[in-house]
Formats: sequence, C-alpha cells, structure tokens
Amino acid sequence: MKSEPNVYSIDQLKEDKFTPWEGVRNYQARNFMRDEMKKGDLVFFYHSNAEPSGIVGVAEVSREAYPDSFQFDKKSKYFDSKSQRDNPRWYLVDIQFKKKFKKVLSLGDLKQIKELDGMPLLQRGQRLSVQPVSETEWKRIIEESQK
DNA sequence: GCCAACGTTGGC
DNA sequence: GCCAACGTTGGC
Repeated sequence: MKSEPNVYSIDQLKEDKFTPWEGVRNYQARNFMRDEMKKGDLVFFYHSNAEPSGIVGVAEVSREAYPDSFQFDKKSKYFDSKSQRDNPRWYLVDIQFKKKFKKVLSLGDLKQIKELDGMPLLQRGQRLSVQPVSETEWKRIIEESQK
C-alpha cells in the first residue's frame, strides 16, 4: 500500500497503532481491499513522492473491508455524490503497524533484484496505490530488509 | 462504443 | 517543476 509520507507516513501509523485506509478512489485498488485482503494479511508500506521512495515497513490487515464513510461526507474531498448509502461504492480496510525497516528499500534497490522483475510495483507507469505481492516476492523483500 | 480532453499519480 | 502514463468523463 502506498502513501505519501507528508500525507500519512509509517511513523504516523506507528504512533496511531492502526488506521483506516481512507480515500482510495480507484476501482482496482478498491477491489483488492474489498475482495482480497483478509484479516491478518501482511502488507508492505510504501512511501511515494519521498526521498527516497520505497518500502519502509510492514503492516497487517486488522479489519476487513467496510464502507469508507468519507464518500458520504459532503465536506470531505473524498465525497462521492454518486455513491448511495444502501449501495456504497468505496470500501477500505484497517491496517495496523507491525514494523519499520531499519533502512528504506528504495525503488532503486528493488529494481536491482532480479526476482522482483515481474512485480507490479516495478512496472513502468504503474500508479495503483494498492497492489498484490506474491509469496516469493514477499520473502525476497523481507530477506533484503534484514541485510 | 469511440476518443479527445482533462485530471491525477508519482518518478525524476 | 516537468512530464509520461493512465484513469475518467462526456460529447457524439
């Protein structure tokens, strides 16, 4: 899951203990949260638009998908006039802090690792804020984070 | 259903 | 700040 650290950082998550992942307004990203992410699943926390951008730690899904209440809040920038209460369009999950890596695994670092070539995160032009990680990619990245 | 215009993301 | 990539909107 990606976040700009000046908007919401891993340090903030550590302080908050957990957070609702509000404001996702992309259908593909929503589908991952709504249909794929189960309680207890682990998540990489990625800082985008950062110095450097990269994976900064691990979080865990602490609550499965439920409607994002901001879609009904007229004052919110996440308000969606086309979404109805009895048929909400946008869902989110809660994630809780697990750990922060000792060192950021920057995009550059990740691109050096052959086994990660196929990762959606590293494909050109990808912008999805919530995306899947395979078991092998996960293990390889954890291994790298412990170096 | 096509596609141009426009807005957003995010690396650099 | 630039700009490529890509999603969404809306006219036709």
